Amino acid sequence: MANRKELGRRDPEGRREAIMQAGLTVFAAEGYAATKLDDVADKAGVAKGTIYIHFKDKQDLFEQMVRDAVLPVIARLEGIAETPDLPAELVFKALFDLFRTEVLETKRKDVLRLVMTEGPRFPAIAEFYHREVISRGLKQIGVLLRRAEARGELAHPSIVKFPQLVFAPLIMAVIWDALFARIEPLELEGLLVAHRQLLLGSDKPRRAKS
Amino acid sequence: MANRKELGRRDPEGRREAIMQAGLTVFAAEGYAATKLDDVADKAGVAKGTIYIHFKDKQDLFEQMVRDAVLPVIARLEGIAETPDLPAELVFKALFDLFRTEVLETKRKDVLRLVMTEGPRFPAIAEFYHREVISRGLKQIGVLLRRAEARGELAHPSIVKFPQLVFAPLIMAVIWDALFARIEPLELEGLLVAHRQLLLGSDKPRRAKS
Amino acid sequence: MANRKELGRRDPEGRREAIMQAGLTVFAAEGYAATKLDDVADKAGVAKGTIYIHFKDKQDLFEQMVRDAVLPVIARLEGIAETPDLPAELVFKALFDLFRTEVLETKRKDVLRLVMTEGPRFPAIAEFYHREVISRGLKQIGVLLRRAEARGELAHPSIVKFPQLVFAPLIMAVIWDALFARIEPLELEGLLVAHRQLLLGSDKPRRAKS
Amino acid sequence: MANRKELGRRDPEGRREAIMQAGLTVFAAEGYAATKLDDVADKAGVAKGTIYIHFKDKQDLFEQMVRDAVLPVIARLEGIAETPDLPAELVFKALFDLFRTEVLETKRKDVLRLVMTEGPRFPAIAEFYHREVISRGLKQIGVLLRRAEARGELAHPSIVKFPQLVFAPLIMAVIWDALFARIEPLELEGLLVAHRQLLLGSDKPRRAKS
DNA sequence: CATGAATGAGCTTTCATTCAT
DNA sequence: CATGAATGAAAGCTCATTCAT
Repeated sequence: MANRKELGRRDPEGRREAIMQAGLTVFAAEGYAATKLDDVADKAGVAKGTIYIHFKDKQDLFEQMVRDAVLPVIARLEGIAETPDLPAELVFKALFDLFRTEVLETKRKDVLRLVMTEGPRFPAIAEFYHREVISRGLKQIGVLLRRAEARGELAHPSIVKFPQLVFAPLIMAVIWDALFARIEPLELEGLLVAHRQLLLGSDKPRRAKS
Repeated sequence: MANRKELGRRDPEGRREAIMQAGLTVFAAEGYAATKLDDVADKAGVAKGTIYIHFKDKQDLFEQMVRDAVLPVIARLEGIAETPDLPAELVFKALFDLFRTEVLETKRKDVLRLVMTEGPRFPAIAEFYHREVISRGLKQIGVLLRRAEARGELAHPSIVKFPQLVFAPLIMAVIWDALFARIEPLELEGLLVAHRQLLLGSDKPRRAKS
Repeated sequence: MANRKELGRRDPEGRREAIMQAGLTVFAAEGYAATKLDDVADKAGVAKGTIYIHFKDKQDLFEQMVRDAVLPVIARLEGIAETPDLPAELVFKALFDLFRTEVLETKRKDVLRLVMTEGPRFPAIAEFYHREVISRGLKQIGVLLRRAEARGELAHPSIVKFPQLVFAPLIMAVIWDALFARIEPLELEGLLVAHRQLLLGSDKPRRAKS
Repeated sequence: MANRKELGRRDPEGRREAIMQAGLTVFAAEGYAATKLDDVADKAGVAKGTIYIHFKDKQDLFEQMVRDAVLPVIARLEGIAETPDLPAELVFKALFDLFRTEVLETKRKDVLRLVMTEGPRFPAIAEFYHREVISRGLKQIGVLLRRAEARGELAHPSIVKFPQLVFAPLIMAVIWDALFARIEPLELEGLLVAHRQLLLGSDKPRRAKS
C-alpha cells in the first residue's frame, strides 16, 4: 500500500493528497473514531508526524478530506438542469447515471456514507454538506420536477413538494451496498429504471392494463 | 441520569435491561467506537464491572442491544399482509404509519441508524438484520405489491421487482433527521403521503388536471 | 525502587501517597517538564493509569504534591513566636535549626526548590506558597524582629522593614546545595551562626577587638 | 517578534547572536525542557535548521547562551576590589548597585535564574559558573571583607568566613521577583541598603538608641 | 550557508477489561 | 452478584533532529 519514496521528497500537494486518499480509505473502512492515524500514515507512505504538518489534527484531516472529495461534485450539480428542452425521462436518466458512475461506483460513495454516518458528530460537515450539496441538488431537482410537471410528464404532481423522494433510492442503495452487498447485492440499474418509471409513470404498462 | 435505587437492588433482568437502554442511548449519541462503558454504566446506574456480568464485552453489549431492540419489530412484520381484502392504499398507509409511530418517532430509530452506520463493522449484526428484518419485510411487501398489482392498484408494475423502493424514503428520512433536523426538518407525513401516491398512482390529482 | 505488591490491592490513601512521594523524587531530579509519568509510576510501584485515578493530570499531581508537602510546615509556622520571653538569639537559633532539620536536611528541601524553579510556570503554586508560607512566615518573623528591636537585641533596626533578609541565606543554601554540593559544600551550621550574629550583633567578638 | 530582514541576510555572527538572544528569552520564560526550538527560531527570525548550523543541539545552545551571557560579567568581577582606599560602605554600595543595574534590572537576571534552576541538570554549567563567577566573586568579596574587617568596618567578623552571606539577598531577590513580583513586589533598593547596614553596622541608628 | 518539510521516538492520556473485596 | 480501583495496551500528538533542495 505504501508508496514511500514514490513521491519526491518535495511534493507538498502530492503528500497532502496522498494523506487524504489514505484517510478516506481508512475512515471508510473503520469509521472516524476507530481510525488510527498510524494506519493512515502507513497507507499514505508518510511518517505519522507528517500528517500534522498538513492537517491540524485528526478531525481536521477528516473534514478536509470530506470537503475535498465533495468539491468536484458541487461543480457538476449546477449544470444538471441546463438543457430545458430534453424530455424529463432523459434528464433523470442522465442524472441517475451520473450519480451511479460518479458516486456509487467510486470512492465518493464512501465519502457520502461517511457524511451520513459521522455527520451527527460533525455539525460542521453536516452543515457544509447541506449547504453545498443537498440544498443545491434539491433546487436543481426542483427545477427539473416543475418543468416535467408543466409538461405533464410526472406520474404525480406531489413529488414536486418532496424532491427528496427523487434521491431516496440512491441513499438506500449506498446503505444497502455497505451492509448487504455480500448477502444480497442490489441490482442497481434495474432499481433506478424502476424508480424512474415510478416518478415519470411511463405509459406502456398502463396501456397494457386498459 | 442514573436511575440508581429505582431498580430494587436485586433484579438481574432489570439491570440487564437498564444497561441495554443506557447502551442504546450512548451508542446512538457517540457511535460504537466512541462510546465509553463508563458512561453506559453511569447512565444505567450500575458499576462498570456489572456490565461484564451481563455481557461478554462491549461488542456483545452492542449486538445484544440491537437484537433486543429489533425483536419486537420482527413479530409485527409477519402480520402486515394478513387482511388480503383491504385496498393497497390503506395497507400502505397502515404500514407507513406503523413505521412512523413505532420507529421514526421512537428510540428504535436510533437502533435502525446504528445498524446502518455500524453494520459494516459488525457482519453478525448485518446478517442478523438482513435475515430477521429485511428479508422478512421485503417478502411481506412483495406479497402486498403483487396483490396490489393484480388488482391494478399499482402506479407501475416494475416496483414489484424492487420492493426496496417502498422503504427507501424511510431510510432517507432516518438519515435526514439525524443530519439535518436542525437545519431543515423533514415534513415526514407529507413525504409519506406523496410517496404512497407515487407508488399507487392515485388518480384524483391527474383527473383534476385533465 | 518499586514496592509493587507491598501495599495491599486496596489502600487508596497509601497509593496516593506513594505516587506523590515518587512524584516528588522524580520532579526534583528532572524538573517538571522533563518528568515522565512512566518513571513516577514505576517508582511508586503502580501502573501508569493508576496515576490518573488519583490525579487529574500531570500538573495536578505536581500541585497536589507541593501542597501536601507544604501543609505540615504551615502548622509549625504559626507557633514560632509563641514564647515571648525568650531572648531573640535563642528564638532565631530554634527557627534556623527547625528549618535546617525539617527542610534542608529533608526531602522538603526539594519541594522548596521546586517551588522556586517551577513557580513562575505555576502561578497557582506561587500564590499558594506566598499566601500559606511566605506571608505567614514573614508575619511571624516580623513579630520576632519587632520584639527583639524593642529589647535592643537587633544589630540594626532596618531589618524590621525587610524580614526577607532573615531567610535569604536559607534560600541561598538550598540553591547552593543543589548546584555546588559536590564542588564546594556549604558549611551550613557555621553559615547560620554567622548570619545570626549579623542579625543580632553579638557583642563578644566586638569586645574581643576593642 | 522576529527581526527577519533586520540582520542583513548575510551575517553569521549576527545570526548566532540573534539565536542566543531568542534562546535566552524563551528558556527564561519556559524553562529548558519546555522550550521549543521552533519558538526560538521564530523569535530569532531564522529557520529551525539554522540553529543546528551554529549549535550542536539544544543543550549546546543552552550552554553557549549561558556562557555568552556570563562572560562580560566575569571581566567586571576582577576589578571590584581595585581601589583599596575607599571605605567599605562605598565599595559595597558600588558592588550592589552594579549587581542591581547590570543583573537584576537586565536580562542577565534571567540567565542567573536559569543557572540556578537548570544547573542541577547541567553539571557543566554549574561547574563553569562556579569556577568563573562564584569562586572569583567570592574571592573578591573575601578581599573586601578582610580589608573592611582590618579597618573595623564590619558589623561582625564572622562574615569573613561566609562571604556567601554577602550575596544571599541578591539570590533571594532574583527568586522573589520571579515568583512574587505580581503579588508583593520587593523594594530592592531599600533591601540592599538594609543589608549593607547589617553587614557594616552603620552607627547612626545605634547612636540614636543610646 | 539557509531552509523547513519530513521523520519517528517518546510522551501524556484514555478506556476496555480484570479481579480482590 | 456487584463493585470500582487497578491495569496496561493503545492512540493522538509533539518536537528535536535531519537532509534534500
